[in-house]
Amino acid sequence: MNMNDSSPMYLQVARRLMDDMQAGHYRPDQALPSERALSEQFGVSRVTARKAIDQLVEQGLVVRKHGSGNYISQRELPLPSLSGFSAQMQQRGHAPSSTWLKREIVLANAEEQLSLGLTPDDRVVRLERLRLADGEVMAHEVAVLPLDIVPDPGAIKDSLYQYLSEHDRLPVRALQQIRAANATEVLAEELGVEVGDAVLFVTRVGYLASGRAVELTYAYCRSLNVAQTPSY
Amino acid sequence: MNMNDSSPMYLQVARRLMDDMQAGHYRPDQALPSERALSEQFGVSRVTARKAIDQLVEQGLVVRKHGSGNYISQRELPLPSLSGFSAQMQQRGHAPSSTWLKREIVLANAEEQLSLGLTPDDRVVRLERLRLADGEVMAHEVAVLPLDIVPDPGAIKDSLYQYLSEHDRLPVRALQQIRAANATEVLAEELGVEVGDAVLFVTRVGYLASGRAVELTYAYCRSLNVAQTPSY
DNA sequence: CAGTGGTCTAGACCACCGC
DNA sequence: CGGTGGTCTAGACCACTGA
Repeated sequence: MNMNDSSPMYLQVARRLMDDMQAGHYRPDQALPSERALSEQFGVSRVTARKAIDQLVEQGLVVRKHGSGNYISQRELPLPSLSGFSAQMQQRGHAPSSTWLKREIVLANAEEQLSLGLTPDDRVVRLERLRLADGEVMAHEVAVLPLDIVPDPGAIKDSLYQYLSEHDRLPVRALQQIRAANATEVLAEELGVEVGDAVLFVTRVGYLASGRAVELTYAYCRSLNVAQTPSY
Repeated sequence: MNMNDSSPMYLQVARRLMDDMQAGHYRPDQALPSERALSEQFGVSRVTARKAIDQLVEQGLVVRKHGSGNYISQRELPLPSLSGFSAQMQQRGHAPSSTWLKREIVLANAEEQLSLGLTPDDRVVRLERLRLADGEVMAHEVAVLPLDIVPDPGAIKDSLYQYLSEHDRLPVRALQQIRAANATEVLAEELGVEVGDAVLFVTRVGYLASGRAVELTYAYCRSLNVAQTPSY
């Protein structure tokens, strides 16, 4: 391995295995070569081979079976895309739209540095929008991404998702925190609720398969009033 | 380490660090001791110390900063109630219901110990349900809670939320991880989708105001197919 | 520059599987 | 039983941070 490629070996190995899987060299429910065999085949240590397989497991492409083997998980094409992900925050059957508030390039603040693993010098793209469903404001959303992930923010139209997808930078994993907060005056105005009403504050960090954090989003959402059973 | 505890060292170390964080020994935005220091402190190799930190990173409690340190990323807790929280996962105006699959008391497994801050001896209540909206299966959900939080699981009817609320044990903060996965055969059957279809795998840990983790839930949900704009 | 995390190795022992 | 994954070690080099 490792000719003309400066990326870590375990990622190279993972990519090779993924390519082989897509090319059909391995079939669903078939075991991969053993970790010891892979380490020899690729000329890496077993630890490194394992780390490569970790990547595939994380993406749901492979399942580990202790004492037995690592198996290709059953499915068609490896498209573990997180598509329509934040649509979870919206009602079904409503037409989503958004209003741009800001689209700027700025230095990352402390929180953004921490979440995205940046330095004080690093610049980020900050996208601020009101999200609507059927013309009704549902959320005030701020998305922050490292500038090297979104070099030309002007090219983003309505869908950040689509932009990232086209550039092969779609998060495959996300960490999301949900809290309740009380609407401030400004927020209440924006969301069309009463001041002090409970709203949801959602923070999300999206990660690439490599583990790099590429998206920090925080949003104030109108709480969805649950009719009957809170059905926790 | 490793007295009276057969679980892997890296989990023990992870749990120790988590306890220390919750006890307030580390403050948000503060760096943990270096990996080399930790490995010495706990008498493990650096690889093992790293693996422990991996666990914390995975749970969003710690952020790595190359060349600098591993930082606590704990967000602070709010006051208002998190009511109707997971209703976000459901469509509005649909009648929620559920089918019980299991309701059992068992020993906590390693992952549950870590997430809920338990020891191998601690018992947990495991609630396994299919969640429906208008009779349509939306999710296969497993909720795990420490036994002392839910001493009489039989008293839980349809709503875990309601039960916790009545006992004043409602989480006020939650950490949620969302991943995409492909439906296995069993899962596809349960959720009424095609094998290999993308489904969401949601892991959530709920915390009391005191900071104690009281709820670990993981669920496979049908992806909500967004009609037009993916509207990331 | 010294200290940090990121990667990698070679070798070891254990727990589990299936024959 | 042999082969598998699961864990662990001690030591090494690199890339990056921050004073």
